[in-house]
Amino acid sequence: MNLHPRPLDANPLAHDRVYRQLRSRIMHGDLPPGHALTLRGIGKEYEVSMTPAREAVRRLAAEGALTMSTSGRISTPELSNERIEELAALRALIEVELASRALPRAHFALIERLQTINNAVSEAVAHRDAVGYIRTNLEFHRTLYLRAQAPAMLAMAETVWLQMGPTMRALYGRLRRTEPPHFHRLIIAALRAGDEPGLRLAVRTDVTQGLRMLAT
Amino acid sequence: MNLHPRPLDANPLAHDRVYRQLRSRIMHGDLPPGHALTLRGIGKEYEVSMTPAREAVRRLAAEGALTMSTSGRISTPELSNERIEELAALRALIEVELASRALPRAHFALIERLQTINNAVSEAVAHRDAVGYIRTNLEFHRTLYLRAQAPAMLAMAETVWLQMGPTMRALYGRLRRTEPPHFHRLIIAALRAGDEPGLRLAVRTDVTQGLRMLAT
DNA sequence: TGACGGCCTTTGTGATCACAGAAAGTTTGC
DNA sequence: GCAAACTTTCTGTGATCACAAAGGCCGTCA
Repeated sequence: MNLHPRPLDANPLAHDRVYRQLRSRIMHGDLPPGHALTLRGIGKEYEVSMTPAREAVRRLAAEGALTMSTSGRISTPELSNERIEELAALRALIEVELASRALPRAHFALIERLQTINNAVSEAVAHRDAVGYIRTNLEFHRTLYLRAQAPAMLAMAETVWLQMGPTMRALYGRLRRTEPPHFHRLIIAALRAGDEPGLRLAVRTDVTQGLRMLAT
Repeated sequence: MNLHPRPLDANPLAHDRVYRQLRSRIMHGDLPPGHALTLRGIGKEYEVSMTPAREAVRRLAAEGALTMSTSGRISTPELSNERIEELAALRALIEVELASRALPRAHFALIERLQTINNAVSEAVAHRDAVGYIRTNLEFHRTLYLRAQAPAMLAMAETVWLQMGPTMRALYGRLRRTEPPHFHRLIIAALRAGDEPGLRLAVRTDVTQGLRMLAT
């Protein structure tokens, strides 16, 4: 006898679906730092039992996207300034390398696409849309790095983004500026010119500029 | 009524215990690349049910220490040459930075300790003990990097080690050399001299030398 | 000899439950 | 009025089960 019938519309790989949606929300800054989550709450929200919710949470915790207290309570991380500095340094190291590897493969179509994405970034900045800014900004970087053909490095970079997601939202949310992204233009210009040192500098500067907001 | 009594000697945090032991075995090269694992097998080996075994596996898979096929089968990763090159490049990037940050804090006691660990590395090499070599070699690097006071970076470096564990064992296992670790001596010398460029070069060379074994 | 097909075993997935510990809310005592 | 003690609720953990699909095994047929 089937004691626990599965709903007919249930997607296979429930835990993966939960994982991906939670991951996206965290990376894009949907959740503030320190936001508490519960397995039963997640299960209810995504219409699954505690089991796949737990697996998704455990996976995200392994990537640093969530933290678990000693008693197992789940929340988004609240990063110390030291940790933010470390993560920014990691971004600089990894993303400069990714950009450098993408440079010889960056042809016209890619640069055009970056240009288009950058317009969306500018719009998000103009509308003071923090979540939109984070999303389009990451899309800009990911589009460039995909050309590097270095999946392990890209995964590392995305893991860092994931850890910074809630904090980025908090930082950009309190930011009040409307300038278009200057360093993105430098990146695009360096790509066009095939200027590797210039590209490395532009990426490093763009990636670490967020630190300056902390000092203010 | 208690249908499922827990054994009296059961440790709390079963999944964490399973995770740590599996992680150690993988990182130290106890398992060859492509080695298959099963949840029930792991549960039996560590005397737990499938649930904590699954959580440990899911966590290790998130860190790249295990791979899961589309049908969910679990095995240690078999790395392509391209991925090995990427991981070596990541090691170079991250560990050079860690060493650089550790340099100003590296005092006499630390250098003495590195010296001692390095003797153990030499012994493992002399005895052609692949697992012992991997373990002591990682201990050498970790001891140095702990001084950098950069936990996020160290975690990233360890994640890379974890991914390379099974492959390292296969590489070093087929290696037949008895020379003591030359680049470790260079690292120690650079630390003594406070020579930052020399330290960076020594670490980068030590970390990427394994690639040369692939070309043979 | 080799390939196809059917059967049985193995294996991951997800749901549910009992339990223990933590957190929060309530009452009591001074 | 306030803090301590008690009670209730909440929350993660681990065990067990039903199920489906994949893998492996063996026999049959060309």
